[in-house]
Amino acid sequence: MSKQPKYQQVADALRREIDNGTYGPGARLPSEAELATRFEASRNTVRSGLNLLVSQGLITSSQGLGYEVRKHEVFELNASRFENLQFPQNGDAYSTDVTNAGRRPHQTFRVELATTSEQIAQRLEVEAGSRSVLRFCHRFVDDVPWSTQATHYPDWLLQKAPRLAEPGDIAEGTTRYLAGLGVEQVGYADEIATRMPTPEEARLLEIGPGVPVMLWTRTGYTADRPVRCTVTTFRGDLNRMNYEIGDLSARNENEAQ
Amino acid sequence: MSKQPKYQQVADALRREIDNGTYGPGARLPSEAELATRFEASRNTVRSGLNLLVSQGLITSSQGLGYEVRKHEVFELNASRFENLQFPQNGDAYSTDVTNAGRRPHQTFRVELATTSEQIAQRLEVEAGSRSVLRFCHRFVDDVPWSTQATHYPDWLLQKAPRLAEPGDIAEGTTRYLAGLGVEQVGYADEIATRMPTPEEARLLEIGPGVPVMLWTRTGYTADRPVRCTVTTFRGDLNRMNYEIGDLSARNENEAQ
DNA sequence: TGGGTCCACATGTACCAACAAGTTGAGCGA
DNA sequence: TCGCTCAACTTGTTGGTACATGTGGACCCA
Repeated sequence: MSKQPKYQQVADALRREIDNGTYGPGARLPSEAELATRFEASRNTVRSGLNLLVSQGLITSSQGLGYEVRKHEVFELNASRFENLQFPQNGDAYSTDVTNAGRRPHQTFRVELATTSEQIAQRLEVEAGSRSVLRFCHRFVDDVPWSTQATHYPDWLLQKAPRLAEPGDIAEGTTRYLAGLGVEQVGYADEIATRMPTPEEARLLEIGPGVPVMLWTRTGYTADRPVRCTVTTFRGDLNRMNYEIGDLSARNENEAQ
Repeated sequence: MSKQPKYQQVADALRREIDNGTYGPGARLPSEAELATRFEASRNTVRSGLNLLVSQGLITSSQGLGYEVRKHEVFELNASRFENLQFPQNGDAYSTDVTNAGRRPHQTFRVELATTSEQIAQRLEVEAGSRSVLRFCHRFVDDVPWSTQATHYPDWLLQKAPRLAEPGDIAEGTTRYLAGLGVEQVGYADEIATRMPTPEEARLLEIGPGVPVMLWTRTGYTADRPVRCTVTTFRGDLNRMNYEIGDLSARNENEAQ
């Protein structure tokens, strides 16, 4: 005999029923009161069980409406396409991808001077606390917050490329702008991490409980040294990152069919 | 006036104090009773606030002990090193990395025949429900569960490579074994996703509440077609995935110093 | 018919009470 | 001194109550 706590039994039973399709994606669960009757438990106990499933990202709750099984819709991000290395200007690949998927992109943008944090400084190989330019982008798909992107450029680059610090978009893209000034990026170092969002991130991305964020840090290098560091924060439940390594002609031929 | 709920105020206040260092990593928080006095709230209300921070991965709780600020220790995974493409045999890169970090690796292993799930079948380009070989690996670092790895091989490969279906390790590594039989992998397609763990995953990886998992799916291709699909599940709080794209000689020279 | 009110029902917040169960250290006894 | 018991303190579980707040449909009235 296991003698699990009652709220665990409630959570397990509901998870099973969601897994086996009794409650499909988008379906509404019985109300707390009904579940309390069914499981012969108090409303508080049922709430504990439901809260568990909410914090595991399986269901959502809305006041006045009830509990719903979460729908999962995944957006694919291709991080290693050759085109991205060639023309990875801000927002362009994003706009194209989103439009191709039949969705409507939209973004806000701002530029500011910042003091470089420890994490960024290490990647840019500059001193922590030194000045850097931060170009910040908040992206939406069909008016749903999708990602935030913060790109840092080191101070020394500003003498060569003053437009980086000017507010407003750089029409031809920052990478092409830099390349035109002789600062050509030849390689990237990508890092991918995941964790639960901070309240600030949860607000910007409108993430409910139980949804992690995916952090994508891309440091761009010239032949000599790092020239920029981009930290992109995605909703973890809506995105998948893709990399291709080596020769994948077999795969890409099949996909082209 | 905002009029936030009281349990939110508790969570926010504690988060601020954790962020500003009042409670550093590993520090013990005041007990529920003390916090209840401080915030002039009931124990239940304080518990709601603490529970929020737990499910956000900021703190942990243990019965009889109290609440602790979570420590974060990150392990780096290099997914795109050239050596990995050449000799990516099961466990070898892992053992080497872990030993180099001064930690003690340890793993359990099992082989079984499985029916191919929809997700795997699509990647292996075989029919869903068909037979495949599953080689499963459960890895530990210093006896702490670290990752689970499930590699699927398609049925048609077994005629060429019967040892895949035999229980027990393949000493020279599966990739080298396959290469010796003329099945040489020339490229990988990697996918990275994140979500909250299922109860099963939480059990295997001993993950507490508030910690997401990172899912790394690697499909290996010969020049003709996919020959294997590996799904690795990591604790999201302890791992970071790294990729290098293009020419990073500048970076690697610096790191070699 | 159009529009607004209001009620029924959903979850959200907050409190109280009691007991279960894990941890630690003080203190006692051999 | 060693080892055991036990008390005190911790969080975990479960029940209860009351009221706040958001949602949607029934209903009534102009």
